[in-house]
Amino acid sequence: MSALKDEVDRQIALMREGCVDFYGESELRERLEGALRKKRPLRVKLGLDPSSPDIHLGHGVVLSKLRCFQDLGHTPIFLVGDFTARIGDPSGRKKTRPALDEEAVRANATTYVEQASQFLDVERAEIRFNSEWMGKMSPEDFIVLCSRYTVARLLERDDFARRYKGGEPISVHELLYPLVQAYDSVALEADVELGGSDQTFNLLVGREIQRDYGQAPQAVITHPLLVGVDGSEKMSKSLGNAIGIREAPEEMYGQLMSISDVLMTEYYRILGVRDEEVTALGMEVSSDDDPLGRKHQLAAALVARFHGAAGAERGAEHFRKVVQRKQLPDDLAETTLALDGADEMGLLEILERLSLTQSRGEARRLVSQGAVHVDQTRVADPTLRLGAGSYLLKVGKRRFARLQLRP
RNA sequence: GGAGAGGUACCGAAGCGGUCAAACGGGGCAGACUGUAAAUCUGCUGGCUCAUGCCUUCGGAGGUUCAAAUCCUCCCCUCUCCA
Repeated sequence: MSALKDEVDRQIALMREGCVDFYGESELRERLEGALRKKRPLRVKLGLDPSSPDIHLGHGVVLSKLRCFQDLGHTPIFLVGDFTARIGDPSGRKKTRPALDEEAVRANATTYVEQASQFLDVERAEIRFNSEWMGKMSPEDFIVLCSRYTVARLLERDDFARRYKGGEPISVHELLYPLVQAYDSVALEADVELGGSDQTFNLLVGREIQRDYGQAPQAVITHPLLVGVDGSEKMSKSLGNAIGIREAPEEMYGQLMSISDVLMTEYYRILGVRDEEVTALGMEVSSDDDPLGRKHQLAAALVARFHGAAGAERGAEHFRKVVQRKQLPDDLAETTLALDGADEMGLLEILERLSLTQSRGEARRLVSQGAVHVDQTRVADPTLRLGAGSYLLKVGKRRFARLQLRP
């Protein structure tokens, strides 16, 4: 009996680790006790909308928590919001999301499951798509769902309230989003739902809707939002401040090195980077008065989570070489361009054709700003032309190309 | 359905017949500096010609004019108030 209580305490403590809020904790405690007694695992839901092709470090926070539940023997439900992605989650939004077409959503959804496998044992997880039930719901049933909540309560939510007060448009479908997410919990019979703290409203609506449909309300555990590399907004692909988990180790490492020292501390905390991870890579744990060392360790530990120790090593080496010593990266792909009978080709055209710049105009500007190097020498003349041969091109700090110009 | 306000480049926001490729701020990019791809400072931020020339851009379609983001007509969209 007391062994059971101890186990409940242990699990609840792990569940609350790193969380912001834990709603329905005491109910969950009871439910967990019953679950353990009957050996029926809890159903733990985490929904992610496949609105961009990449899962990033911010998603990693909640995915890791889901993993923790899996390790405790519960059933993780990774819900791909292929239906909700097409509505667009209004959480934290100042404006309507552009609608995604079905094809893009499907493509993203596929890679989401694959990416989730970085965190979960997907073989033993329940992978679901909310189009399973939402796609089949009849208009009548949908209206029944809508009748369960009121406009005033939806408008209480701060991002809606702000937009409404500010005279910003809110489309009706955006208002419906929380209801659909809530219904997902009904369809899945979730015992627990995880999410970022910006999801609190949606998550709590889930509790009420479940009650309306005769289910016990899920517990809700929210987690801190990871701030993006810009240091101000939450990490999000559409804000361009995200570090995707599929990014190359060099890229990931560099991005992590670019964050401010204040943010570094936050990353350590929210992403739960431990000293053991650092020592496992054969690094000495630096003290707090060595910010550079600490940041290298953060970068290495996180890169290693996705690319292993070798990846962390590669990232570190690339950073030291290219960023700190301003040298060239070792593995430069070579591109060939043909002169097609001409004797030479203009530098601006080359830069554009190699996609080192987006237009010749941009190339011209960069040359005039001293950002373009050919064979390690800064170019000052935008009219420079190159004859057949092999060249090393550098634009700015991080754009390189090895070029073979063939006659 | 009625009345009013408004739609400007990646975002916010000026401009309201020529001097507008369009002020200013943010963002982005580059240079300098730096432990750093942070901070700071400086510059750039439509395309094509390798330039003071052409082309595309100010919700959409027409029109007035030598000339329109700026005026007129119709249409679309957003917000507010009334019904």
